[in-house]
Amino acid sequence: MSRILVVDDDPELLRALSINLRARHYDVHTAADGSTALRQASTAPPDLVILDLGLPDLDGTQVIAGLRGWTRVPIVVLSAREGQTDKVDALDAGADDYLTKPFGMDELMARIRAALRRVQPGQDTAVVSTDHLTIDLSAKRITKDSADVRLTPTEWHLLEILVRNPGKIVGRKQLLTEVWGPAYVTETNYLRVYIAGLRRKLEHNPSNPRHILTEPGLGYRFQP
Amino acid sequence: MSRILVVDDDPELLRALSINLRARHYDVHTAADGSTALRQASTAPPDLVILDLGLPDLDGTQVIAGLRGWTRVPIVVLSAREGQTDKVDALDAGADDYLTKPFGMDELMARIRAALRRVQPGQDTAVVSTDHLTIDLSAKRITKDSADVRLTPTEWHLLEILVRNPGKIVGRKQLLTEVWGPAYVTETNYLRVYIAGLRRKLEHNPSNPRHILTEPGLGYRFQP
DNA sequence: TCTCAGCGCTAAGAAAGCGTGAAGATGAGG
DNA sequence: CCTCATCTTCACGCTTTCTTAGCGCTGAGA
Repeated sequence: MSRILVVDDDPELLRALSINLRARHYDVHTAADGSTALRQASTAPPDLVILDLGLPDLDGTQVIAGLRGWTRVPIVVLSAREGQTDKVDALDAGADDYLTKPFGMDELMARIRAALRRVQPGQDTAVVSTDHLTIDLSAKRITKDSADVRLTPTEWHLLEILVRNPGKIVGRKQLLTEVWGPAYVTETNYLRVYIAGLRRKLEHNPSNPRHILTEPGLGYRFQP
Repeated sequence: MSRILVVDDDPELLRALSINLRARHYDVHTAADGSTALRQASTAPPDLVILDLGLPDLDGTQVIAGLRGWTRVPIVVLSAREGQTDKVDALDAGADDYLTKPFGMDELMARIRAALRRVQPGQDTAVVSTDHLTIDLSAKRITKDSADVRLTPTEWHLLEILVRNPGKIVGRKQLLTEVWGPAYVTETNYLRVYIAGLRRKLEHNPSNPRHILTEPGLGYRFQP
């Protein structure tokens, strides 16, 4: 579970934050001033820092700079100050997010989740269809039984639409207009030809497809 | 220069954002509805997306989900809705930041800088090396079999884009617009000529390339 | 049983894309 | 003004991809 360092000189807010974070199973550590925060962060590096501006000893941007000197840990800043320049200064100093007090606890938690999500081990968003097939939409690469499969541009275009709507039926009309253009809505033959090509390249048994399924009279569906 | 996709159905706000972003030397592209945005993002992947909720065709979270299906590009959401649940929903759907209208332009720019800063290549991938080939992107130096190779500026530009996306297919359109400009998207000749030059200089067997690969109809790919 | 619409599949000509060599155009530096 | 590296443009042969037509299968309804 993620380790979060909360830096605040207000004991009450510190307590409220700790309780809420622990309730969501975060590993919470606290510091009441800037120098303690920097020392603690260096001895036990956290996965995220919640930093209240207006600490007794150091200026907020100093704390941010002190952290940014050696780590890229996400920093979420809390502040009572509304001014735009305060926000801009903090963000440009290296903060990742800035909330103005009073803030909603739900929003803070969502922003923490968003910040933590970014540093998660970068799973490459490859859509993996159960058995021996991997489809990487951003790299435009497909592997079947750990061997690369080459698709033509039109085949890609078609497959892309299907894969972006996993499990959902995509209508013939939609497929034809998106791939060939609105003038081709009646050329259902094109679909048959290219679906056949995709099945031949991607399915183990093209005549009994498991992933590229026909919905008679409606269209086609990609089943992960 | 970072490419930013602005998605908004309000022409006035779209214009204001474009002007401000262009003034800061961002490469701005726009879309007025969700489906256009998704299509544009897939053909020319942006470095950041500014997304106004309340589009005419798709729900905001649908657009976010559509992007998150295949990319981790930072998404900054704009919305007129103040409610916490709206923020939480958008952030949990995969957004990186959420601003409530009316917002300050300076703050938005600072948040964009913060979001872009996070995904900047952390100077760690400056050197790419394969078996007999070393490419130092920051020093602009290439060694093949421990002998220096000289590239022309255009060749560098092209190679740089390919190497910065190792293993990924980079579309013809993207290469042409980034190297020669948007007016040259049809000049596929240029690509062929310069790819041939790169292969002649970098590959051991230019007619059977191992690193600079052609993906017919789609584009080219650098294989480390 | 017959008809017919929808689907799977194949094949061949047309069109587009690719690699290559080479010839002008351009522009910076001497 | 000349030289040289670089960029643009073109033409040719070759390969891949797209389009189109045709044939067979199946299941529903008359």
